[in-house]
Amino acid sequence: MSEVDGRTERARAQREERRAQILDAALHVFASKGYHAASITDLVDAAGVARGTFYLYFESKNDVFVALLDELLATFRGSVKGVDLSDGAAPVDAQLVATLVRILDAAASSRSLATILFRQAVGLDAEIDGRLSAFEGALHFYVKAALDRGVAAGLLLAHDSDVVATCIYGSIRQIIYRYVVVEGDGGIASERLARALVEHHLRGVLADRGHAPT
Amino acid sequence: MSEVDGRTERARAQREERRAQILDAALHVFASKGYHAASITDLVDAAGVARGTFYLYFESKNDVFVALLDELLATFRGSVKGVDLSDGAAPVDAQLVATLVRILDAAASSRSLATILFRQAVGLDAEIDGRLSAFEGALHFYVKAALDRGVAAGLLLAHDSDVVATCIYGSIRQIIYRYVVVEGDGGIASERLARALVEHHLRGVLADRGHAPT
Amino acid sequence: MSEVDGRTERARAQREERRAQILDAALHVFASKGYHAASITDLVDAAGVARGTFYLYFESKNDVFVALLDELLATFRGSVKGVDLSDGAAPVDAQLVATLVRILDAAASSRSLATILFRQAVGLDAEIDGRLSAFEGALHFYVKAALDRGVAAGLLLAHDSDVVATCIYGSIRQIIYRYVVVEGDGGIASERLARALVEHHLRGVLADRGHAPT
Amino acid sequence: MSEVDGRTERARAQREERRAQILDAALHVFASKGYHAASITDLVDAAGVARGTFYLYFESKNDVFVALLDELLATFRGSVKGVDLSDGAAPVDAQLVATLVRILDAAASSRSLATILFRQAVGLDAEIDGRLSAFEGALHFYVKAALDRGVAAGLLLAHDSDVVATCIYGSIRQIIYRYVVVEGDGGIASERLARALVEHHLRGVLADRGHAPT
DNA sequence: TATGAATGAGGATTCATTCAT
DNA sequence: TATGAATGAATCCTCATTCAT
Repeated sequence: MSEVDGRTERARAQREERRAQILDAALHVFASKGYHAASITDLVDAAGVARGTFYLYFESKNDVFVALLDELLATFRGSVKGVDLSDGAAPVDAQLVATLVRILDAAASSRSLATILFRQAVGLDAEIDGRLSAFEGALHFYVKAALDRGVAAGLLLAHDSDVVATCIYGSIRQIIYRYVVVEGDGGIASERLARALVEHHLRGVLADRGHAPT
Repeated sequence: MSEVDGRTERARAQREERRAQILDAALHVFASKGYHAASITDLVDAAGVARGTFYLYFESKNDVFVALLDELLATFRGSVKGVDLSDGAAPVDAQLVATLVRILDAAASSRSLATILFRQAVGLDAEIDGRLSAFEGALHFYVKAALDRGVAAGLLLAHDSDVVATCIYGSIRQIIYRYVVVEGDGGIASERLARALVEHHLRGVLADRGHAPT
Repeated sequence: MSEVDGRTERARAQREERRAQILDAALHVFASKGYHAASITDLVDAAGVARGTFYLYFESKNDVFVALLDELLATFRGSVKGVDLSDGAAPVDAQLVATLVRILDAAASSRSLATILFRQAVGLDAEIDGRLSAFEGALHFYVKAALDRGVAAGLLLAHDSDVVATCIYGSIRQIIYRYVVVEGDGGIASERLARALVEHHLRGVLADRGHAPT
Repeated sequence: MSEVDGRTERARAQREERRAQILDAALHVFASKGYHAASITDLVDAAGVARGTFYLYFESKNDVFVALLDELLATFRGSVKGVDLSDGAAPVDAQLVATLVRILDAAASSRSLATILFRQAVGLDAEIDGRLSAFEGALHFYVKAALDRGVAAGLLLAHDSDVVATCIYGSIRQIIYRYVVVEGDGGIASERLARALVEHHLRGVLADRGHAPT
């Protein structure tokens, strides 16, 4: 009995491994050639498996891509934490910086995935576009909610929190794109970037900020 | 001779017209179906010309796309004006708002082009990616230069103008994406958006801004 | 104007010709290799056209096959004439023999098509099966109707005209199969076969047929 | 030793059983989906064995099919008995009816097999076609031989016994196809069909069989 | 210049068969 | 013997591009 279980278990593990092997190869192929330019041949060559094997683990090229995408989105989702405004909590800006650091580090440690996300994922098909939109929407909502709570608590001012949230989300997106995807091959200074980003959105660039600038 | 010139001229004009006709059709096809999903058949059907005719005016599918892209980038470039810090000039924030309004209006009036730019253009091929990167670089540089001049003039504070410029560029990008591409089918409130954006990046969201809030 | 018509007309004719060329090649390929064993490559090689060209004229392998089938069924349909029982008409058996001769000759002159029909066409797909069933049904109905009219006119006796019609249809089918498809490469004695068939079904094989056997 | 024999015997029995299990599953799969549409996956799923196991018992998909075919042909062969013309024997037509009843009942009780035979078997490959031709030839020969003996005995008249035998064989074939394969899901009236068939081929349909034949 | 039929390389996917366990 | 993951040749079909008219 335990023998059977052992076998079954081993088989399952092997299956997982194969799947991961193909996913990993696909990750690199997609990141370097792009979704459309990557053929099934490229994928199976990179994975070192036969054409048919690919189809034992994924239904189609689109299917692998979605699997990769989900992986990345899950990583990002795990990085985001709500802001704690209670008395004993850490200062709000420190909390924001910490969340941003996690996001940037997640992106950096999945740089290929992030590259795919930013450079290939849009406009592929309805399903993928839908997932991306949903993800963007969730992030935007997170930013806006944090903003609104800050305003309600009297900590923040935002005449139009929807536009501001869009600006902040766009900033984060661009920071990731620029410092992780484009220039991030030597690691990134996530702490510094996160601080600068938070600082900027909190205080702006205007020099004449009353008597007590930072 | 002048007869010949006339003929030549008329032929040239006709040629331009045909080219424009194909470009216009391509614009709508690309905007609605996306680059990859749009076939040559779609393009020539929409343009009302024969397949062969298409190739008399453009070298390839990619070629039309690049032509459209150049058109859009030129439009954007035309919208951007340097900031004038001289004494008689308009207030800096008013100048920034004016530039942003021009950019947003340009995007809104070429919404199909903007859609293509934001949803399809990335990851197509090296040439297109290069042009887009160059354009993004130019915009980023414009923002950063304005920032640096403001800092030098004592008007602005920016500890890390590169990061801040990235944030600002990302904000603009996202504002266009959200309010023009995604939601812009009923026209946009460019003035309001531009003001809110400039305001945000100048002052940030922190409530406690000394004695002189907005 | 007539020039345009001429061109259009010529184009149409050329199109017809190409289509016929592909159909003809397909006929021979299907007859010799069978439907399933025949690949698109076989078809285009035999037709001497490029793969893509094939798809300009037919939607799929199945589509060509159906076109061939329709051709044959139309030929057979054209061979069948109803029996004329009016006074001045030719003797019934002569009419039946004439119809059979036409059917056999039609089969013989489209031997490849008939071969396909008898050897490949069944079990391919729902559409094809449906057409064949409809055709068989029509033939069966024709035989049965003729039989019933003969019975009504007092010329024939048939206890169970449905079974008898089935027997007659089966006989015709087998005669075609045997003498046209299997052995028909040197032409067939359609007159003799038709006579023997009609004679058999009219009188049977029993010797003891009253006082005046044939 | 006898222990070894026992083991060997048991193993052989088990083997037979496994083989039968696969054959039976294949029978139903082929009958419902057809030869080409039935995949190895369908076969092994229906049989409840692993893909590899299938190949321990049969060399190929074609091989199972041939095995099924042989089974059916053997059944039919067993149904056919020669006609006994000796004095004490039953009347010839009764003997013919009895043989036909056996054939029809055999077909009805192996309806799936018969369906395969009539709808899928032709045109698959040379081996199968050869077996079918041989079988058809044997049946034809049986009919013709009976006919010739009847003629020799003065009981029957047949100007061209080859054509007549073809007609009779075709009739039987079509009766089976129509009443067993197509409509036979509720059992068949084999006695009635057999009688009508024999009657028809003995006497034909001509009404005027008394004193004044045509 | 305009046409659109023709091209054929290249794509995704299937499935009968093998073989290591 | 039984398994089922792996194989890869072969299939159908698409579509950007060419070229004879």
